[in-house]
Amino acid sequence: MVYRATEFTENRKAQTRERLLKESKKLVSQAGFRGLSIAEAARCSAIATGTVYRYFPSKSELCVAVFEQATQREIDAVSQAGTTAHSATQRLRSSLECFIQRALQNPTLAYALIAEPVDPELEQTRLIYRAHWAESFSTLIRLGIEQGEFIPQPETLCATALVGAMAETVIIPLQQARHDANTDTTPLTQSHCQQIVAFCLRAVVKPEHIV
Amino acid sequence: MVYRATEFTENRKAQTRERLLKESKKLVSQAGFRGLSIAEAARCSAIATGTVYRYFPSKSELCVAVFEQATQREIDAVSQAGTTAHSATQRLRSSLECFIQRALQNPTLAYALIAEPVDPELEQTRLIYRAHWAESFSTLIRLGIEQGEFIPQPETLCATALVGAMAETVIIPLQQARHDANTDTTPLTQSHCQQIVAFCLRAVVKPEHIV
DNA sequence: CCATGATATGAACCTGTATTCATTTCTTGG
DNA sequence: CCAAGAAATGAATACAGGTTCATATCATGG
Repeated sequence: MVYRATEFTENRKAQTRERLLKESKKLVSQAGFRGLSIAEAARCSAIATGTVYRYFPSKSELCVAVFEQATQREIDAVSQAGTTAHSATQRLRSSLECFIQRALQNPTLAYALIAEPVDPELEQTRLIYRAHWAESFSTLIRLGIEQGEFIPQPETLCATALVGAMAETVIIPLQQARHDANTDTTPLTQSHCQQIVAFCLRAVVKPEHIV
Repeated sequence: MVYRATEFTENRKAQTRERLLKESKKLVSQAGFRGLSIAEAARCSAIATGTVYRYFPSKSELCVAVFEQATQREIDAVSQAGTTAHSATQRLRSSLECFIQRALQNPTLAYALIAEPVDPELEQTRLIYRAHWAESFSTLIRLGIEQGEFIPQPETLCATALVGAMAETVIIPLQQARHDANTDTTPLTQSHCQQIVAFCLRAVVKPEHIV
């Protein structure tokens, strides 16, 4: 045995993998998973198409990796947002707002993660991450219930419903935003956002705790 | 001119078209839009693959037709359910329950209509029908608000959120149900259903009007 | 029963990408 | 610098399923 990958080589490979993921995510952010082809991803990452297969066994798995990374990032951001405030209600409000704001900030990516048609393998992953989304809200809700601010109810189901309500209300503006990326839709969505949050809070928080 | 389609021929054609739609819907109910291929649809309808194209210009349009018919049927059923009761709250409750019950009754179809990845043309249609769904609930909500039973809020947005909440909470049990079609999931989903409805009502109905 | 044209047939064709793989280039340790 | 093996290349291939179209069958009304 005369060859064994040295640290330098391992680094280089790790970098290539990261670049590939980053460029793929960029492509998805621009045109959804539909806009992600192996050839294009390779070109953007300055490698040959065949090389992609040294890093991911198939296109599906590349898509899954992009999806997982991007979604986890969103979940983390939303969870993080629900950390600062003091009352459970405020924390939930912040999380919900964060979810919506971020979706409106990068509509194409949001749509790709939430609702864009994808191949079955990725859809499977999406389904799993739906549960992760719910989980991230569940924690907040359980806390609110324990502290007596929220109405007692099964947290997971409630969390799922919240995610659904937000995703659905956000998808239609999303479609519009994707069409006319030039139009400044912020003023419209700003009050939208407040309304959606209000809807969600009513379903979760005891009336006397809603400001 | 010696040939002009007579009533008999027109009937036969109409029948073939209907059969094609019916069999296609059956296929979708069994395995989603992924399970709908031109060849299979033709076989089930006892016609040749090429003949399909005398009735629908492309697979997309066949899918769209199946989708529209099936979805409209659901919307009608749900709307209908919100007709009998007297109070706005009861009417909304009936509609919501109907939505969920029907979804659980035919999980694969429900999943296909709500969330299954599909080609872009059909996704476009789905987007349009999301709005139809919202519309069908909007009417109920507007009424409830006018009568003072419901909390004032933009009906369309509220309706959209309701649809999203229900769809999302129903999709995960749906996946399970599709996996183990043998297991009797009714007892589990029965209380589920009540919880989801309760969640929705809290977001819409004034507290004093919820029984 | 025939001429005319509509309708049905289904095997062959097309298309767009994901994959593959023979070849080349690069790494490594001696 | 070299042998041995890893990694990269990208043109060629594979593939699946939608779509086409030359041909056959059927319907119509004289």
